[in-house]
Amino acid sequence: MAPRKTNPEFMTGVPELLILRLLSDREMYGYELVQAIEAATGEAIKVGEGVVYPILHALEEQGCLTSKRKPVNGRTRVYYTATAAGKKRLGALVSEWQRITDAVSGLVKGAKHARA
Amino acid sequence: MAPRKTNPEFMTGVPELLILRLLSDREMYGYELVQAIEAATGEAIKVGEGVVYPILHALEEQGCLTSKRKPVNGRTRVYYTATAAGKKRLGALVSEWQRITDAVSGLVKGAKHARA
DNA sequence: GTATATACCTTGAACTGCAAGGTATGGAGA
DNA sequence: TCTCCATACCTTGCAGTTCAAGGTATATAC
Repeated sequence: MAPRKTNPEFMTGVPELLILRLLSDREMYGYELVQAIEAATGEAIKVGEGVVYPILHALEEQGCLTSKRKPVNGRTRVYYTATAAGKKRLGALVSEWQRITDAVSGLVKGAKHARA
Repeated sequence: MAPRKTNPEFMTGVPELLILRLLSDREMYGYELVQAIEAATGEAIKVGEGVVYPILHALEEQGCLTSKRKPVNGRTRVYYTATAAGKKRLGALVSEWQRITDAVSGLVKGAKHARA
């Protein structure tokens, strides 16, 4: 039925939130994040590299992340960590996430509405 | 900071979900839905008419809604109701919603990840 | 008679995630 | 050796969604 399907339901902003959350705990590199998100959500959420790398670059440019290049086994890894600004942004995103999900869940479970 | 801001965080698919939810209980018209969503979510979520009308037309075309025109005080209202297909689609969206929100909330509250 | 609320609708811009493809190294297997 | 796969970085084009703004029209209030 659905002719194609990009921008899947309910995913806008979620990758950015998850990336900031993970990088607040410890430094990670892009390829690692792709697998960490899949693992940490129990396969529920999967994002490709085409999603992760642009977000990393944008967040770094905004000062939310810092990067550090490390050569490992001949390959180069770029490790990212959340800055203070990044953690502040994470807090704002979490608040917004709570606000939206509370509102939607309340209505879905059927409660207060229909009060003519 | 944020240069503009369309497609705000975490809103993709939410209007469609809320509309199907409300129209599963009782028939409503577009303008009414705009206000009902605002009221039912305690002002947390507001959608404009430019969001609601296109969704109503698309859902009707897909057979998820049926419409009925009623003249009221000289104005014409178009009432929509969810069909069986619409309720089925609502069920699918709710499942997806649970899947995503459970995964994100689990990670945000900090639990299983970081298990090196 | 002018403004506001109701009620429908469309258009253009902006943003986002996704698939697909492109480069390059190291190790495993035939 | 030669090929394939996993690692690791990156970019581009498409598609889909929300939003602000504007456009039409009627009834009511001032």
